[in-house]
Amino acid sequence: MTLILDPDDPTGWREAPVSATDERSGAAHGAGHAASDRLTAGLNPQQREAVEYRGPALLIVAGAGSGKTRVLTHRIASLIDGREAWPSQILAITFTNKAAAEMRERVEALLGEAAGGMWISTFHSACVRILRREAEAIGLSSTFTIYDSADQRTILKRIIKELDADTLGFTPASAQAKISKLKNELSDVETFARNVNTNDPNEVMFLEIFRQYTRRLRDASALDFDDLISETVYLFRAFPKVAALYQRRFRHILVDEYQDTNHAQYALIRELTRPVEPDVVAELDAHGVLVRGMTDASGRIPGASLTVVGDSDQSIYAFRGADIRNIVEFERDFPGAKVVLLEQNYRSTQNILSAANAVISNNFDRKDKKLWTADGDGDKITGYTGYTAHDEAQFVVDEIEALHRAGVAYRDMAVFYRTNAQTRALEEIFVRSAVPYRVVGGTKFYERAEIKDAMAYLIAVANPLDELALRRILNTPKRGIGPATETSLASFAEQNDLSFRQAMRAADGLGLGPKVTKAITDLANVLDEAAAMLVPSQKGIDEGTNEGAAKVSDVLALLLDRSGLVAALRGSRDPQDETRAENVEELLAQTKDFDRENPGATLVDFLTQVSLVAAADELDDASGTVSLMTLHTAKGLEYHAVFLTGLEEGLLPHQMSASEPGGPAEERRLFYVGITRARKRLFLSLAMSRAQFGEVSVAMPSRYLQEIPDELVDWKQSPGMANSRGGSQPRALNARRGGYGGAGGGAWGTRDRDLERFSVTKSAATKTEWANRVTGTVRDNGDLTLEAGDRIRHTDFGEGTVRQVTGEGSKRIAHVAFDAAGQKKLLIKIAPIEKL
DNA sequence: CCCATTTCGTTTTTT
DNA sequence: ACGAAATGGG
Repeated sequence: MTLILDPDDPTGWREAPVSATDERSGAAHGAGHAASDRLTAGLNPQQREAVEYRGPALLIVAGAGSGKTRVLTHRIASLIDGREAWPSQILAITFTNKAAAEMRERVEALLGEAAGGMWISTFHSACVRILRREAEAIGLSSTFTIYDSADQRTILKRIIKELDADTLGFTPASAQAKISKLKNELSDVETFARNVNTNDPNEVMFLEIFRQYTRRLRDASALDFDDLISETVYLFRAFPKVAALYQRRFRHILVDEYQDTNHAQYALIRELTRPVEPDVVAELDAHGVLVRGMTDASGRIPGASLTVVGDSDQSIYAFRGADIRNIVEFERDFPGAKVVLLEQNYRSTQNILSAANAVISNNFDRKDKKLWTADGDGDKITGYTGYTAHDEAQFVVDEIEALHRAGVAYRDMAVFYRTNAQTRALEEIFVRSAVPYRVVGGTKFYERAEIKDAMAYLIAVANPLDELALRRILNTPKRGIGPATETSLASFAEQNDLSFRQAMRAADGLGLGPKVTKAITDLANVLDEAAAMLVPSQKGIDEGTNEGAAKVSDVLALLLDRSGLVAALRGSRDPQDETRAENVEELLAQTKDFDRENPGATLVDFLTQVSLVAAADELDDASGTVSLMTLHTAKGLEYHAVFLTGLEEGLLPHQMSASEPGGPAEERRLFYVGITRARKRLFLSLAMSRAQFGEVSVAMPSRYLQEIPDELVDWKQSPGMANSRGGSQPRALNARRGGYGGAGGGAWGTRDRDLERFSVTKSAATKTEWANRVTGTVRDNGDLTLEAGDRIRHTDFGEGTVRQVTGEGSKRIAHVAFDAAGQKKLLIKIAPIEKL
């Protein structure tokens, strides 16, 4: 292990800190005072306190839109400006890379100068940075690969197949979820093995899967997402001297979105804020690390000061291990912690906030907290119930166009939904209406097969041990290397204790066919050649820089050319391959951008950046497009106008969450997060029927809609209206009241409690309208039977003749030729039709 | 070993 | 409905 002075420490570090630490104790004097005035101007008293408080631990409970980013940036700026800390002593953790970049910009704007050396990044980026630097301590190559979920699944699939574990019900997805959960709880294979119940064949099998998985990642010098955090924790625990370097360096640690940290992240923060004990201080000193002036009376370097910002009402990542207790029990974990509450909202109108307050107050077990604004009520919330998802999408697009005509920029509007699958109908209508839009997240550029192929070439060059990458490119493009050849290469490697890559180089001696052998050695040579381009010049090596190494784009260009990947796509007769070739060219263009924007950066830097992009990082503020994204991706963002779509039972709350403890409460928080993204206009919409798995099914309004006080919402078409057509058939519908638990109800989640609550709080006028929904049924034509030749009347389309009836039971569909409106398909059960 | 056809499962959210 | 993966013939 090597102990070196942190290269990011600013020059002058060795002379300066004594005076810096002297000033640290004398809070606000002289220049520091003037600066603090400047940096707290325009803040409310709570915000000001959050900026100015100094102590070991500070919890800022920040409601949505309460200016927490402002508080964080001002707090960092005031620490630096008041000479209380060097920029390099700051570690700020944000949720996305984009948020990190923004925060850095804002801090530098406040300071009026660049503040190099600050670490502002996500948990994952910070950990990668530490791990690459300290890799050798834990027996890892510093060029380790980061495996994404798809990579994990590929490996697990192979393992499960080899072990025949599918007979015990294991799937790659289930094993992946279980492994991830364990790692988030900092339980590694050996810990798990100790506690395993050897009588349970399922557990024994899982242990074997976990073992193999761990071994393969280690052999490939690869880490998965969860490893990035947990391995850093293990590194710090196993090597106190390494930990001490970072504990000494980071004097102020700030964590945003603390409510969404999991146990491993919590442990990491604990390690980083630990004091450095005197014996370790002495060792650091002996290695030339400056410690003078940093120790307290007991000879320790005190733990870093910790600031966390969060809002337990916005905790929406329990499914990936986020533990709400981290924030709830902060005061217990860090005794003497100061708590500051930010409740004043600077983002939304009072109507939007009232809706948000009303919804979230239904979650029990929370500290009551009410958002308020001094800016007035604003417009009412607009509601709409479509007949289908397309109808709903049309409403969204119509409103967007109206807003745009009224002067709202497209980029200031966003459409949110619960699941990615919901984009389909929305996109169709957006395209048809020629409204510029962008789907944020979803199927990402880097997840496309051809891009993963090209990336695998780069990975294979950067990390020769990565067998997964090598296997991926072995026969891509087609070189006549099939599974049989691949297996013999793998077993040759195994038997001779070689890496897969070394086996490829030695393919001559395998007795394979001459054509196949040449294909393998050619590929190995191309990879070697590319690797040679990446070696820095002697000067670069001496100075520890990347000088003389080829640019990422040049390496990729060579690989694409010599492997024939692009040529194969161009020459293919599959018309889609032309697009794929263009995508690969786009990747090449992106590496050129990367080279330009990051001079001196390495291939590994590029691969890291690509691995760690978050969905929200793709957002481009300058693009004049409407943003479409999931509610999860929307966290932390804000828009002038927000559309919350698909507000239906089964979707929000999602079907899958119903069985999980705390599921419905978390889904409610998700709704709350969505509502509070809106500044001026909020639109709530749903559809009465929704296609799923290609089949149309009846949808019910989300239970959360009822939690919004009636007077806040202006329904252009309420669920009741949409179902009953303005009450044209209220009797028939009311007749079914009480019978919703039976056959007609399906997935309806309305409970008695809601019924009561609803009937007490709603006005008489709207009661009738909403009553239809509360009964748990939409318009129901009962057992109306139609057959080809029948004449019907539809409230929109007029009269027509039934041509055909398809489907079964409640999903029967009538194909109708309307006299005026043409051919339509109608879901018989709910369509506003009558038989003539 | 390659390609075409059939079958299957997929939809919760993500670093 | 759609795309990925399994199957089977060339």
